[in-house]
Amino acid sequence: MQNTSPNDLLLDQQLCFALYAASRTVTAAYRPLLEPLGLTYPQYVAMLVLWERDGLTVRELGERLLLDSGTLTPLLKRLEHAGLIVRARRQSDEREVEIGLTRSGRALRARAEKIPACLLQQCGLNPVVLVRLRGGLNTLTENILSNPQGVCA
Amino acid sequence: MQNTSPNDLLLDQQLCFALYAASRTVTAAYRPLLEPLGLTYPQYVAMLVLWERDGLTVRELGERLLLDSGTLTPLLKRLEHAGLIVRARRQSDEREVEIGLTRSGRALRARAEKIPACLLQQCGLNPVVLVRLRGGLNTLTENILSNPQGVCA
DNA sequence: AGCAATTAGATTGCGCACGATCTATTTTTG
DNA sequence: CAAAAATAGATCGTGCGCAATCTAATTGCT
Repeated sequence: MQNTSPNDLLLDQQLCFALYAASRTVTAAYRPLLEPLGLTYPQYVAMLVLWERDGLTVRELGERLLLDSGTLTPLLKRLEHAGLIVRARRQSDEREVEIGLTRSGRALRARAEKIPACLLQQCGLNPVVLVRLRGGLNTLTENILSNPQGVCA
Repeated sequence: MQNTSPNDLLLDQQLCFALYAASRTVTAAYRPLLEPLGLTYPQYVAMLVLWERDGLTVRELGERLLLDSGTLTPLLKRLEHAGLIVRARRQSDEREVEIGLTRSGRALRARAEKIPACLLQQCGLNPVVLVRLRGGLNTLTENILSNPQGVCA
């Protein structure tokens, strides 16, 4: 266990805050680019997954995005209402809902294609730093998720 | 401008998603530690700032946390309702609302003191990696915020 | 077969985030 | 000094996130 010092509670010391601030800032940077496509950022990442693999269930999509049905169900309803996807119960297992892209949903991909490069530029990080940053974040996420539930809770 | 390739839209390529996932995962790791204190994560970071410097205005707090009054006003009302802070108009400038810690709000700091070390351990990153990660995130945030508004929008 | 346990998704409630708008108070300016 | 502009915060509406609960379908067990 670490030694505790009085500056442990300084905001600028916190990795969590750097993470929280960066995440919101990056999401905000996406906003003007996604707005013409009629997507929010969470809707965009859901579409990314569906563009990779059509016909996933809500559960599979949730595993990929680390989101549960409480978040996904209304989000997917909005995408369906926007005409980008269809939601249908599987006949093989009526508990599962399969998400299929519509023609319009597939077509949207082309309009999204320039977004990553545009954001990459706004980030202003050289590729090596960026890849290391992404790697560090993934390691962090994995470490916490694989934690045997609250070591010092 | 970067060259665009078809894999630019792969979820696992996106720094933004690593960031989005890590931020939510870390916040989730805080939740069981903050719950006994009666705080949410955004409330916790607000308290961190106030523990550093009591008597800030809503605007100053917002500048520190990158949050606006639409988010802070209700959050601060909840903290006030919990008896941790008081909100009062400044007599020098009636537009400003000053946030003061109550005795109870100041006392809560002691109970929060062990949280950072606990989370640090859950992150499972060695200090060098962690500091570099935090630095990279701060650079990223600064780069985007200092961007002359949508270079390739 | 029949009943319990599990699983997938939907629903509800609360607390952020954030754009947009509104009110009240200063500050600036002609 | 009076009108206009700027500023601080509050309010409202929408869309997440996530815990908790509910329903319906499937699986497991005896």
